[in-house]
Parts: sequence; C-alpha cells; structure tokens
Amino acid sequence: MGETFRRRAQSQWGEGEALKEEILRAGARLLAQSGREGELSLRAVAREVGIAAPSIYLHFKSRAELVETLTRRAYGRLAAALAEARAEGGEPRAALHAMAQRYCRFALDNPRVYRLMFGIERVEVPREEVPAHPLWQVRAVWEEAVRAWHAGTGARPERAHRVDLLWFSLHGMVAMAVALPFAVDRAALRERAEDLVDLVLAG
Amino acid sequence: MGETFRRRAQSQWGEGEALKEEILRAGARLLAQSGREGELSLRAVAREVGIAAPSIYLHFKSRAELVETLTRRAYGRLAAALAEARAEGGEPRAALHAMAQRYCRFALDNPRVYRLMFGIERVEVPREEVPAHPLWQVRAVWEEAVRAWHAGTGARPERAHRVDLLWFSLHGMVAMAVALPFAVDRAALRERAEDLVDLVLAG
DNA sequence: TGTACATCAGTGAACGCGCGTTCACTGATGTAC
DNA sequence: TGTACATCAGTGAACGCGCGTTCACTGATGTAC
Repeated sequence: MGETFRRRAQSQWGEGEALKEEILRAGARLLAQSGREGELSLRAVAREVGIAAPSIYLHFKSRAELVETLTRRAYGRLAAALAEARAEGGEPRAALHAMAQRYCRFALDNPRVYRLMFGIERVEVPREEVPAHPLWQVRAVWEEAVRAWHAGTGARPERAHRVDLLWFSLHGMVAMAVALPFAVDRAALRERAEDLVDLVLAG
Repeated sequence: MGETFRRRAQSQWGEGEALKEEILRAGARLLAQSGREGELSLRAVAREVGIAAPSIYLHFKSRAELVETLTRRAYGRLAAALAEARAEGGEPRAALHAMAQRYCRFALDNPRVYRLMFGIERVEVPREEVPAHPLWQVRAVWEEAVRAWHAGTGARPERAHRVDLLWFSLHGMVAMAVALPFAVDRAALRERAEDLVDLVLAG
C-alpha cells in the first residue's frame, strides 16, 4: 500500500539544467523498454524521474519536443559508434568489416531503440534540409568509409551506389533479426554480416 | 453543425457476418493511413463503418483480436502477391526477379502497412509454432523460389542461406525507402532490386 | 546586520479528451402451436 | 389466421483510466540598500 514513488530532491540554484539531463536519461530508459514513441508519455517520464509532470515543461515546450530530442540522440549514438568502429578498424576494408560488426552489435543490444529509429514516421523534408536529418548522419559515416575503400581499389565508379547497398542490406538483416518471431543467434548474424560485406565489396 | 456520421443499415437475418467483413475493410483502410497499430482505435473503426463502438464486440472479442486479424491479413496479401509473381515469372531466375519487383511494388504501394508488418512488436514464439507465424509464410515463398533456382544450377550448397540474404537485403532496401526523409524514385529502387538479385545469385 | 524584494526550481489541482469495455435495452424477423 | 415467444443484429449510456497541458501557487536561495 505504501507509495513507492520517490521524489527527486530539488536542484540547487543555477543547477536547473541537471533536471533536463535526468529527464532525457529517464526517457531513454523508457524508450529502450517499449521502443514505441507513441507509448512514451510525459507522465511516465515524470514518474521515472520522480518529479511532477508539469516540471517537464521547464525544459521542453511539449511532449513532441522531448520525443524529438530523444530520437535525435539515439541516431547520434549510432553514428558515433560507427565512426568509432571505423577509426579503430584500420585500413579501409577492415574498417568496413568493423563497422558492420558494430552495427549488428548496436542493433542487437538496443533492439527497441533500433526499431524506433527506423520505424519513425517518415517526415518528408525539403531536399536542402536532408543533410541535417539525423539518419543522414548515419549514412554519411557509411559513405565516407565506402568511398575510402573505393578510392583504394580499381573498382568501377558506376558501383558507387554500393554505399547504400551495403548499409541497406545490413539494415535488412538486423531489422529482420529484431522483428522475427524467435531469438536470433548473435554469432550467426555477425558471421552473415561478414559474408555480406565481402559479397558487396567483391561483386 | 451537421452530423456527418452516416449510420450503416442493419443487416438482414442471417447476414450478420457481413458486418465483420465491413469492420475488417474499414480497419484496413485506417491502417493504410496511419500504419501504427497502437493508433488504431475501436472507436475510430466504428466511426469509419458507421456503427456504434460496442457493435464490434459482436465479431471480435477485443481490440487485440481485431488488430491481430488485420495484421494477419496484411501478411497474407504480401505472401499471395509474391506467390503470384513467382507463378507468372517463368523459369526460376526470372521468377526471382519478378518476385523482387513485386515486393518493391507492394512496399511502395502500401508503405504504412509494410512498416506495420515489420515494425510489429516481436513476440517470441516456441520453435514449433514458428511455421504458423504469418511472417514465416512470406519467407516460405522466397525459400521455395530460391531452392528451385538453386536446384537448377551447380551452385555450392553451403550458400543455401542466400534464401535469407536475398529477402533480408531486399527488405532493407524497401524499408529504407519507406523510412528515409525524402521521396524515393520508384524506378531507381526497382533497378537496384534487379542489381541486388543478380549480385546475390551470382556471388 | 536586517529586511524587502527578485529569482529560481519546481508543485498540486484541475481541465477536457478519447479510449476499451460492460450493461441493460430495442426493434425487426423468424418459429411453434 | 393469430399470437406468444425466441433469436438476431444491433444501440445508448455509462464506467474508470491515463493522457497533455494550463494555472496559480510555494518555498528556498540569492541580491539591493
């Protein structure tokens, strides 16, 4: 019967921004559990943080703004993970393999977030704003890595669209792994990702 | 000020099942618009049909059952379209190309339904029930078609997992087309699908 | 050192909304005798 | 042919719920003089 709700202590003067970060972390936890933006309610986030619901309006002007900030951060984490894998990967071909492995890992570790990122309502955007879209930043990392590999080989230039082929196919694999009605063998998936990279780079 | 709501005429004796079909068609229309199962409300379906909300309980025992019936039908439509394309395709390799084209067409014509089908909450199911899952029926069509092609070539048997590679990669392409923040060129997408089939079958 | 006031970081109560579901009902159409 | 009753195909009102958002407020911490 006791109230399990734990009220968060109020911030000190000048520390108001601390709550914003706590709200975002709580929202990320809830999204990792449900993976559906439509199910992320302001009130649930407030409960998770331990504050009153209206307090969220101190830092976000609406639910929509909170959700947008959360999804933008999720894309950012994926892009950062990929960039890191690329940097650690070494020469271009090895870097692409490292990226593919990291991509699989990200999706399998964060299946609901991954699904959220690619199941988002598609908002069409004017061409000139496309580069600012967070998904585009993920693409940019792939593109650079493939371009670097491409420059180091005598591959025919008309195969430049393999940038997308690699990423899209990898996406298909992990998206299926996340959607199929049974547990997926991580090792098998990552092995297939290896094969896929070889196939695309070879063909 | 006028009530735009049009009340549906009551069925004749023995024609009660007619309403069930109308409910399913209305639900399909709404899903085609929103593409989010969570947003499909019983009351909205009732409004679309022109009946009172509780009337839905004459044919479905809950909202969940209605949604499940609708999604099951959607998978069925995709599987049927694929099977038809395969039958019309002719010899195995041509059949696979026809299926790929049809697959793209289905997804582009029904983007929200497609997203719904592959963004569904993953419900893990005991191994022996997997073949009954509607997604599995889509896979089965691909599998048979790839197997038929495989039997007609001297391709190495360890490449049997290309069944999934083809389907998964194609899925990745169309899923991206449906999710990316700008309009996709249908012709370009279908051309890439062609390339993909060739690449997978050749490699 | 005191005190009036400003600012900061929130809160509690209330609003109107749409929802899934239950309940007792209604009115037309059929059947038994 | 009449009439009592059963079945069918629904309906209207109500329930309790969680939601996003607004509003006037509170209490601690700082600043001016």
